[in-house]
Amino acid sequence: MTDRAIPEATVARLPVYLRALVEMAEASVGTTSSGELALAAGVNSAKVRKDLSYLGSYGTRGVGYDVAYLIHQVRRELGLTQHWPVLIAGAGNLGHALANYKGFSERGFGIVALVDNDPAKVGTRVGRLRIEPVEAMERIVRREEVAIGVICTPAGSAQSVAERMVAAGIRSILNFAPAVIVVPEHVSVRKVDLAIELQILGYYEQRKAVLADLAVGH
Amino acid sequence: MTDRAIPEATVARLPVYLRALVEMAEASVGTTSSGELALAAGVNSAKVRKDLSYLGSYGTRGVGYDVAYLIHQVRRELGLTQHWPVLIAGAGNLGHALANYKGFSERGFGIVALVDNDPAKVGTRVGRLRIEPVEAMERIVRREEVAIGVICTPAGSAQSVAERMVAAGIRSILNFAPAVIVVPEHVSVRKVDLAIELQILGYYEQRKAVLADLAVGH
DNA sequence: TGGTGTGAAACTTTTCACAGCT
DNA sequence: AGCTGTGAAAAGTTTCACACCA
Repeated sequence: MTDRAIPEATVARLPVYLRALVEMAEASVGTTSSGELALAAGVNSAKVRKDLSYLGSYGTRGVGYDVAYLIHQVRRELGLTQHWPVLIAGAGNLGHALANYKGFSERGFGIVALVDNDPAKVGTRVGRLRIEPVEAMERIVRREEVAIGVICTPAGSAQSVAERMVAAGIRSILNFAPAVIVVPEHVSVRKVDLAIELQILGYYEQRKAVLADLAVGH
Repeated sequence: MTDRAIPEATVARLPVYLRALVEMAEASVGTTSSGELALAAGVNSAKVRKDLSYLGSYGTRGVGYDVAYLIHQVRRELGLTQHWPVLIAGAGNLGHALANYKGFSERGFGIVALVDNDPAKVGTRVGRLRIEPVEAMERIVRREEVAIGVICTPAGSAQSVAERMVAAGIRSILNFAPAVIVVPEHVSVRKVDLAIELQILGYYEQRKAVLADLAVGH
């Protein structure tokens, strides 16, 4: 396994496996199997084995995987051995919630700054952070070596904030604004659109109702 | 196009097209093309045409799509002609932020209740809502005809809350807790894990660094 | 002329099934 | 005896390319 290309679908599942493995380690489980891990991650065992095989042959036939060793390997592959300073743009409800979210810093993603373009908000405190003006972004990114930017602004400001982030040197963006943002090729973007998630659920919910109607013979 | 099976990947993109179309309509754009829509949705035009073709043949060759008519068709397909009452479990930072989020109600997903198991929180107000005890869930779901449940609790409570939701009659769940939840087959679950999104970005960020090193000849 | 609708090709992801090792 | 690792098959998704038609 000397090739360094892990399928996207696998990359998206590795953090799920990692979380399950860490829980096992905390419960003093020393060894696990693809079946057990699959159960904890909500997938099937063939997928677990295939996914882990992209990292290398870290299991033992007839036995399974050493939990601690596998944690180490998944961490290394995901780049979690280093820490990733994060900047959040937009100090509305969501920005606040994310700035206070424990799950980020626990996993090495420390929020180092929160910026907003509303002068009334600048200077106020959110946890340990003081809200800074958007203009300070470039300076902060350089000083704190920010790698990842999170956009929590309204849709209308998302593109300009993204451009500012890119200009400041950020190469990875997590976009919560309900808007498509366009960035240069070397910048990675992932988007989370809360309303869209509900709409997708709505579609399947409606389908269930329609199918139930058909079954009844409507 | 009498077959009623739209690929999952397409379903996930329809809300994105819808948002772009609504913006066009608001800007008084009467007609659009797959290329224009693709640009606004951040995909390519072949994908737009293929996706829309699953809904039916609603375009006109040489001309494009009528924006208002297409909005209607996408809305109908997604089941957005009806409204979907939503219940949120967990009134922490995220639960608060979601309860106040305008984007939901704007799209027909009204938050009708917010429940929490912390007696200190029960009774306090969040916007127009009063936080209710978890025990009230069954009654609320029946009374308000809740279709969708959103889990914003800590990981440890996610499974029990999910079970409570299912017992109360909810068949669609959006899970923000960093935990895998197990539900009966007839229940749809989508999960949004904020820390996982950052970990995925971290992976690609790290890759860029490694590749850059290689290019320099390290 | 210009843009849709769609088969067919290319690619990605999932699942199967079993050889091979402990 | 049991569980990994992995080719090969199957399923799903994206892209291509062009016939067709307003």
